[in-house]
Amino acid sequence: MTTAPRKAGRVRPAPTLEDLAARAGVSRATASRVLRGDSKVSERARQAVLEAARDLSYAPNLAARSLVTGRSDSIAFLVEETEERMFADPFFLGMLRSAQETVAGAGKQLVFTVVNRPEDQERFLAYAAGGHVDGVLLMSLHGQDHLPRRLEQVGVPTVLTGRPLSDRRRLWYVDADNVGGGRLATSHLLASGRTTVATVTGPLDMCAGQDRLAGYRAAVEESGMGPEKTLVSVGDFTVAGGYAAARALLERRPDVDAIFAASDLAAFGVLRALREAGRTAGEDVAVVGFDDIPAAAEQEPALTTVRQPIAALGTAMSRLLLDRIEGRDRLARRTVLPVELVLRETA
Amino acid sequence: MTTAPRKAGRVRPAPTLEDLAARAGVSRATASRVLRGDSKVSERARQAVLEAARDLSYAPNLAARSLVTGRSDSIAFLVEETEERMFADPFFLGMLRSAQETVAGAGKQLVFTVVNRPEDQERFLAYAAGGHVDGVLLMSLHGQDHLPRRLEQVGVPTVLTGRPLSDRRRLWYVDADNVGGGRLATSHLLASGRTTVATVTGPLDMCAGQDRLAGYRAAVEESGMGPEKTLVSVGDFTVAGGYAAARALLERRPDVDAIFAASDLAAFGVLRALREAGRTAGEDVAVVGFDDIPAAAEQEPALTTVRQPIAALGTAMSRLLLDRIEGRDRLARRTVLPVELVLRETA
DNA sequence: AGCGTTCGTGAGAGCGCTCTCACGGACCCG
DNA sequence: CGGGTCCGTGAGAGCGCTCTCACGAACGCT
Repeated sequence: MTTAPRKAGRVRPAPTLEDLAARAGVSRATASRVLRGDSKVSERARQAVLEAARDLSYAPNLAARSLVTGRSDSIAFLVEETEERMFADPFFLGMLRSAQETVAGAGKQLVFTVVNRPEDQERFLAYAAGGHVDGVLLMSLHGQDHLPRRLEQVGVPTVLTGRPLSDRRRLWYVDADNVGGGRLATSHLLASGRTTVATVTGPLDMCAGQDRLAGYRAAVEESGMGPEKTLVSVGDFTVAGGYAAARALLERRPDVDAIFAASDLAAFGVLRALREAGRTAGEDVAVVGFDDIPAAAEQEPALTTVRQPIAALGTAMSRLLLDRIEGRDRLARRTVLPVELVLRETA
Repeated sequence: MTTAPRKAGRVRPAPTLEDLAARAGVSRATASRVLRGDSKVSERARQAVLEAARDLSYAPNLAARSLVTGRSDSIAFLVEETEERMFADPFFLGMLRSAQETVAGAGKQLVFTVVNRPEDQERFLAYAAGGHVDGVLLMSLHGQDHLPRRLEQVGVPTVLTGRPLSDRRRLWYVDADNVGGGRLATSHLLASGRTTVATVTGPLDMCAGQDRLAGYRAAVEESGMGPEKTLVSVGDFTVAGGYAAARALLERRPDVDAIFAASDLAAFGVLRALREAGRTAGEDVAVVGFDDIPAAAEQEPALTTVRQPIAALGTAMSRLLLDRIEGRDRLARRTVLPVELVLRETA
């Protein structure tokens, strides 16, 4: 008998199904049936196998199982951002948390990956195509990202949040109502008597950035105010981006009396810029953010913002992916979750 | 020819090494050699295989590879806390981030898992023993945790941070100098003229909690002050725990003029309790934390604290594990990284 | 010229599991 | 009591790779 190559440190070869079956006095097939919970086994055989498994500390070789079943029972959580960004933004952390809970609850493992360079994408694609994950939760797409399409092409079900700008046909995604949220924030500002309502946008190569801006524009259009290019300042979802965009805006239009920021982090940047310019947030200039991350409420002054149901988003994504993997049909390709305005001190 | 069970959605069966070899006009063995970067291949064969791989979008089946090599090229990141705690503490987030960077840099995947109930432990043990991970990074051990020992027993190399209270023989770990840090904080307090120096401890079923308390005790002993039981208030590493412990302390010993809190989060709780009691942190009562999480500097007043090199800890753990997996010997079982005192406003 | 070496290659044997298929026995029916 | 049906079981064929081994060709040496 030849011994298989083993991990360094493995003292003696791990028991195989063969060993287990021998000890239990049954065939490999029956032992396998017991382990998988197949119904067609006698109580006597079941007990024998279970006892033998306990005695041997038997653990099935998952690679072997995976090889024959074609499943791996793990799910990738993929963020297309730098580690820096991912860990600085409570949005991603919240998504990771709820995805982890849901996936673990379904008895599967979560493989956590960050890709930012194109070669990372290729490496991940090869990994996923290699069958190491049954599906992918993909977050934070930028521009014309073909990764989702390519993953589906190699047979790996993928669910997104924040769909790519184009190429969205036949993709599966869960999203918050970004357009509605932008409109909600902006019309609240308008309704509370503000006359010069500006926006600090998110990155415009992202769907969430575009949609929230579209919501702002829709609200502005609906009111009498009419759109003005100078009131739109392009930023991104970070504090630094919001700060820079707000400074540029304040320089260009010192007359603004309200700002809708496309993320809470960006809103924090706006608040800082306002403070530095000697303006009082909530009085001179009203500010509304987007997300409702925990820090929004702790902020001084507390941030009025559009609450995005982060945990629900993560759960919905994971559930949808799990359902797709199970092959359940009649699933909606697209889910949009509602947002709500949380009134606090800045608007 | 029978077709293997396939993932739902897989349009046509993925090309196998067999297909690849056929197209390249070589044998399976040679194709495999090219893919693994084995040197013993002619340039002509190498090119043919590479081209065929491109044409077919070939991706090796990782389960099959894993089955024969016994390796999986993934590493588990395991936290023995609730998701709640894990995501509320920047320490774990920092560890996750640096582990992810290091592991990804080594071309391996990180499997992220949280276990808190005993049955989760069993499930994870079976998973790891099943060969789905080559090693485990284990964090936040409580009490007499036998998981590390059991993992090693089934042949899965494990590296810890925060070793178990007992049973530490033959375990591999990386830790910050917790005793030194506790002593550093406490003697700084003593040296700056404080006379009644208390401590809000971490959880005493954890090594970090015990060690930081031991450091406090050592410093108190060294000074003339002498130990007093009433000055030790047992808390944990959370804000709520620190708050509760500080309230109890303040009730018992209203005369305290300095508090060493065993974590920054706990220190935030202490600060809150002080505020509520009408005491001014940094003046009436000096406070020193432990960790130096980002929020410590942003706190009002800014928190004086013992800086733990979180990123270095995560990197060191990962490197050590990777080295063990590679079978490099002459490795130190134990690494202790130095800490430093960061003086800010509270002490 | 004869020998050993090296080099590139292919044949073939598994790795440990799942799943299909066939088979014998117990059971039920008229 | 003969025929079905069901139920529990085992034999055996892979899944797609890696790795050992053997072999022929090309090379260098005496």
